[in-house]
Amino acid sequence: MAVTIKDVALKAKVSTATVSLVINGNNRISPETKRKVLKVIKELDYHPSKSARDLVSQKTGNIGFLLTDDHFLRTEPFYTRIFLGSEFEAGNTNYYILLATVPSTYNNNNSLPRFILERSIDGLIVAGKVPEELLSKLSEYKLPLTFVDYKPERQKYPVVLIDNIHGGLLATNHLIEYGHKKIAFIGGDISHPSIRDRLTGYTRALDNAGINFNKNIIHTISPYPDRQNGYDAAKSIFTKNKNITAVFACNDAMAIGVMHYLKDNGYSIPDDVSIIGFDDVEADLLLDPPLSTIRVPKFDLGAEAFKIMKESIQNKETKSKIVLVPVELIIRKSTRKI
Amino acid sequence: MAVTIKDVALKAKVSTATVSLVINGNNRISPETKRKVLKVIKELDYHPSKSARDLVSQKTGNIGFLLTDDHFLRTEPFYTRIFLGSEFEAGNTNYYILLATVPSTYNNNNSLPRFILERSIDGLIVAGKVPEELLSKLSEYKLPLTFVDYKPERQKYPVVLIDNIHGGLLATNHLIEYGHKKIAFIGGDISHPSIRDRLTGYTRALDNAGINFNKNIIHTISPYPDRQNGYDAAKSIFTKNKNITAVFACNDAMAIGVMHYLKDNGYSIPDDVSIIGFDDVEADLLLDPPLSTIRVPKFDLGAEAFKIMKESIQNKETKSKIVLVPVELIIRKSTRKI
DNA sequence: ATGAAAGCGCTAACAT
DNA sequence: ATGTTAGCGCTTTCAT
Repeated sequence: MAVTIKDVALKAKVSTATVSLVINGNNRISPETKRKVLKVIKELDYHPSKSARDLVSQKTGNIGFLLTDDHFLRTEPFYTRIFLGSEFEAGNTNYYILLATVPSTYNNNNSLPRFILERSIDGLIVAGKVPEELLSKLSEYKLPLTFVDYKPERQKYPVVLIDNIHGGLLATNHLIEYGHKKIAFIGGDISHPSIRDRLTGYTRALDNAGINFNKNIIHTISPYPDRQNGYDAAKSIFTKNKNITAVFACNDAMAIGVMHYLKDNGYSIPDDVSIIGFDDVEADLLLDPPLSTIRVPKFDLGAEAFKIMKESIQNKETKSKIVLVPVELIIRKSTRKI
Repeated sequence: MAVTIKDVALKAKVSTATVSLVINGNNRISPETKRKVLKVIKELDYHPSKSARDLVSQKTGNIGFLLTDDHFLRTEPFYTRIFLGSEFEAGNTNYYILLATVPSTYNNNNSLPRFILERSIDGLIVAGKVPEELLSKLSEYKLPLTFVDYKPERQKYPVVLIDNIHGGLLATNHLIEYGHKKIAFIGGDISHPSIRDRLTGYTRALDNAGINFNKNIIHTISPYPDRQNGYDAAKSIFTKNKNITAVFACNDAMAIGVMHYLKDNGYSIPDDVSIIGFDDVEADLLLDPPLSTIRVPKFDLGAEAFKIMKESIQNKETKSKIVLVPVELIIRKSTRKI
């Protein structure tokens, strides 16, 4: 058995209450007994048991991190990076992160994650879109909640989001500053908030520059923004519009697809067409040419969510604020001045 | 306050002991009281408190995952993938993973991770090399230990390792089967076990094929196996040896460096030189040509380590076994028959 | 300033 | 087959 508070009390000839007060930094204890107790603690190498503390304090020192299983298992490690950001930030504190995934087909019959039912978390970070049913169940618990990369409908909790509008603005402005006017936007499902916001940034940038919006070179009908759909979107746009000089793709995967299409069809990048993506995935550097893009700091998203969670646990307040994590323009070789 | 065992006992008109026995599946309880209790549990939506259980059972249901901070923060997400593999596997069980990092400059004055001192884990997975000082401190605790991607000197615990020798064999055999005889090996620090084993696989394959070993086309002096060192190694080898037709690089990063060197110097891949790497990083597919390699299932490593950890907690035995996780030959376009 | 004692929610002897 | 009760290792009134 490990050393307990009793052992310390016995050896220091005080009560366990006194030891407890000492380790909790209470100053109702005289300096000399304090010294005495501290000395014994050191001698015995005593460390309070977390289990015992958890039980009596009705806290756990754990924060849950919840996402759907398909988000967890996605090839592009987006949500796992966010998770790692939270883990990293937690490492600087006295909290641990507990991970749980829920089926994306969650419904009212599914049970809640174990850490909710067993009360082993003090707060919960929800990453990415999760089923509405889950959300409403969750809200029945008086548990601090923070959302990251997803803003639920009836939002009354803190939310951490990518500054997608600004990212779209940065990307498009970069192209405009390089002299481009015929700038295509290649996106996925427009009903997805991130993509909608990136498009908003795009239109805003054109507006600011007095370039008029041409809906023929806007593609927003792909269901999922992956490489293949990027390829197909490029085909459908470039076959009908010959004078495009630049493309802003809503993410790097699509941008890569666009690059493939252009190469396959004799376009040179960036000489004939400049292209910029969004995300800054690892692969960008290895592309030929390396892809200019908007860097999304996934790790920071998670870290930020964790910080806010910690705050709201400690302040007992659940104010609904929105934190926008800034993105960054990364200029590489796929864009050029004309 | 949440529903407790008392509430259930009261409403079911039994003692808390009975309730406890029921929820723990003890069969000394008559079917009818059992039904009665179960019914009340459902009505009240009762779930036992983990904190209370932890305290009384002297278990925590948590498994620690430990690595050095630089391993955690490495750009190539090697150890974090292993971590995620453990996390994933844990998701199928009743365990949670608690992550902690230690400074790689750890010494005897540093304190142990909090979860050790506070006794909040039932077992510990150690990933990658950690300081010896830490290991000896750790072994003082009677805590099940499992190592992954690192085999400590005085090993008396289960170890999960990549089958590097077999990987080296697979890679080299592939080249040999494609008709190559002048096969360079480009590696990093040979004192690193993984690299040493990959080289062993290489020499063994040459041996088997009756090809004689030429130490002039073996490079094992780079301190760190990254892209730049791959480039430099290729330079030093190819300037002196003109007849090399294939390269086995000890990892993909170096392989990429080698590819860059070869392209910069007018070699065509795979027409002039075939090249195979090791790891199977995301970027391989985007290279031109896509890189043949040996796939290292990082995720599986973590999952395997977790399973073994769970086993050894439940069986109370700490036998020192070595589990070799199989690797896989991935043939893409950077190697060709001659 | 310190101690006694109750209690957090559960489990497991031990009784009955 | 079920109940009583004593802890698990702490924190926290309430006394002194």
